Amino acid sequence: MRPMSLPVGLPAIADSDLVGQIARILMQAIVQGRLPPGSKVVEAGIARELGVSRAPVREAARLLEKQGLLVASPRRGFFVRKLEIRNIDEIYDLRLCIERHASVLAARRLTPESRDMLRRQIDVLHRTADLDDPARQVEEDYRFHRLIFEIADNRRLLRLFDDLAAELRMVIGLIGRLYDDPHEIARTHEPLLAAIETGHPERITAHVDYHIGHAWREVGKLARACAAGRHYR
Amino acid sequence: MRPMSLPVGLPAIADSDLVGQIARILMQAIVQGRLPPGSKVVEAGIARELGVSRAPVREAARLLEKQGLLVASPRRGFFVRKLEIRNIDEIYDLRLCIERHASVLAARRLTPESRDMLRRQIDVLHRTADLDDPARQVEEDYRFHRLIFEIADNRRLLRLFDDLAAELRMVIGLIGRLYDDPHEIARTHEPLLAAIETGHPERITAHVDYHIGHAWREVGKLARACAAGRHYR
DNA sequence: CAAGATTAAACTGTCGACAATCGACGATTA
DNA sequence: TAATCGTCGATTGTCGACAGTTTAATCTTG
Repeated sequence: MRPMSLPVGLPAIADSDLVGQIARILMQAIVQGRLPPGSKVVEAGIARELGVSRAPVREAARLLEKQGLLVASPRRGFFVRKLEIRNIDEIYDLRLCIERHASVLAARRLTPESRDMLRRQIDVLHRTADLDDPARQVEEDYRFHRLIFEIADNRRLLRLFDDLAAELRMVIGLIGRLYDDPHEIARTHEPLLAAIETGHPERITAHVDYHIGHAWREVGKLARACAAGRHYR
Repeated sequence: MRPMSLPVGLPAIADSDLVGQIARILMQAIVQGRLPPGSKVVEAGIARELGVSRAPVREAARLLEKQGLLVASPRRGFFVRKLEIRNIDEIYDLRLCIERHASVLAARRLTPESRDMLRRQIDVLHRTADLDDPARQVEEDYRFHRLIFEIADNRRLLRLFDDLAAELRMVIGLIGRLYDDPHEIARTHEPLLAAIETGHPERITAHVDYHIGHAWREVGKLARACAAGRHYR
């Protein structure tokens, strides 16, 4: 009965959901660096290239706009969002805010089953660390945090997190590899889960602050370096 | 060097923004109770009635979907979101979460000017209380809280607040009058501002909790009564 | 008479077309 | 020479149309 936590990313059975497919294609193009930040997304061009009309392309663009990957300028079209430090800071600021909240909620609603799901996901993180597949690592990391939001049981909070995560994926995709030691990514989740298990709000928020704050600093550092090095024409 | 565009606040040439106009019309229709919760929004019907084509109606609907007033069901169309208690609780839960955060941020960034803006808005609230215009009262209340988010200076946070507020407006519109004593609405803002002026995070969050929590309980109570009394066919 | 099958109407998803608007480029003028 | 104006191509906003799907209505059939 429950949506069964669709992994937003890759497999993506192509139903007759044309808009969704186009959105995914565009998203990939953005993350992979074609369609560089700041570039214009011409509806007719995309449509011609994909062999469809402008209508579904337009809707897909609106979808990506909602997720923050594109920005719309009336009568001028859609543009790939630039990689601004300010924007990244705003994303992480908001993420920190809602993840603190979600973690406290999750602790309050924690059951033995949900606790095990979190623990298993940490195991997955450890196993994934050996694969040397950064994209997969980011994906599994995302799943862990998404689990927290699912347990918190506020659909709106979950949707918001998904949107933020989508945008972060773009950022991380543009930046490239995130962690040097993929095992560290797994290890750092354990004290977080431990804190949640205690149920103490202050301890939980402190750990979330540390965990997310760490990612914030890392991504910020890389983004700054990236922005300084790369020049968009 | 500088073109020196006239700083005169030109009223921003009346929208040729068809989509925005349609969105506003639909929003009014929803709040006023035509288009009752759960009812279907037929694109062609709206389009015919307004003398436009389906394209802009569709986009307007997507806009209202993003704001949470409508829900989209693939290949079935748009429906006016039902007034579920769960949904209201989720909205207020999220609002409480981000308003705590925004208030602490605002306190950190508070300047004499921004402090005065908040104070003046409280005065406006007092003056509005005499007018016996509930809609206006809600609007000015919204303005005060929006100011806090503006001062917090996180565009994403602000946009999120605007979306939540839009949905709350619908809820409140459906429920009807909110406060019996409109002056109370103004008074309760003063200790909140005072707390922000102190700059103590714990004191601020405590006051936000009280302030928003109060509204949450009020709205929840009325919504429950409303949902119990009214039956949608 | 009720439940399932069948058909018709209504509606969404998608398409191609056209006019209004934007941005770039070059002409004009001081 | 620099700034402004007009022109032209490119692109978005909007439109009406059509096909496939969903919903409602009607017709079976046990």
